[in-house]
Amino acid sequence: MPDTITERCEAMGLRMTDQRRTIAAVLQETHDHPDVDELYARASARDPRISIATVYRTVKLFEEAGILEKHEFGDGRARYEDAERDHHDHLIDMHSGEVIEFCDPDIEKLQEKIAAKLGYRLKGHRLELYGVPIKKD
Amino acid sequence: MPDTITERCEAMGLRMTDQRRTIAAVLQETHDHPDVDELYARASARDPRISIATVYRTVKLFEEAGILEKHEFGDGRARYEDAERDHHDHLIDMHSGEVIEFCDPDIEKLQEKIAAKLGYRLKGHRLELYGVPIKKD
DNA sequence: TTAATTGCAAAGTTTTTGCGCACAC
DNA sequence: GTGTGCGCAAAAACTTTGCAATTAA
Repeated sequence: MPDTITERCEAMGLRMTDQRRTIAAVLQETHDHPDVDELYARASARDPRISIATVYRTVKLFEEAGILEKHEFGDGRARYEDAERDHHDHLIDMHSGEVIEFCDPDIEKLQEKIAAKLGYRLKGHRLELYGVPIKKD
Repeated sequence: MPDTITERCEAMGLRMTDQRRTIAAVLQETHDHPDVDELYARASARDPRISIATVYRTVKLFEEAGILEKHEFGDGRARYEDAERDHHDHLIDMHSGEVIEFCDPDIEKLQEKIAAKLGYRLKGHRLELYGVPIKKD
């Protein structure tokens, strides 16, 4: 599997325009979960020719190609992240909206176990835990 | 804790209009995760005087009162369910959008464990597992 | 009585799309 | 060269809100 987003786009046979390269580069350097407005702002800073319509079209294209993951964390906007980042799950603070990443080997096993219990194999699982995290004393 | 949604509304001191009673009754009998359009359709069938603006205002009110849970399962529409149903989690089929409910005692324990590992106590947790479930042979 | 709630229509947000021009292949 | 992608602006989809009339308590 190629490493960068741009390389994966090329491997998928996507036509690479300047706009797509810029958006791919922005996503590559991103380690949070930007929404379209945020991606548009970051991409525009590098190349003012980019329109927000192209950002919408591009993230949809990349998501359908399996290059990006789309999330809806509860604020009404879609958020995106690189689908090939090291696997992790999300804890979403329902009060503040903050997203905390975590990875736990036990929960990885459980995801498979739960699917098996329900009679399924699970393709491409990911997990979101919603709650109000309160700092322990 | 009172049992029905209407009773919980009254216990919270919410002013109970005919519209709110109708929407509460619809939610009470609902065992899926309807969006606002669907709730509006079901409520309108009982009382055509209800407007969609009232449905939006009412689900928001009920959610803020802790009577309903709001979900965004990835299709861009908010969905609602009774917050006092027996605790369960959701497996969302990323391919079809279908929502499968499940409950697993091990994962209940893990939700607390993960929060503790991250240094938190968790208030009101719930969990969503996204993947493409494939029926086992 | 009176403050809260409603319906309606307008407006706000987020996302998609039609079209003529431009570009990647 | 040709089919795909782009910017722009309009539209669609979802949600919120201002206002005058109505209603619960």
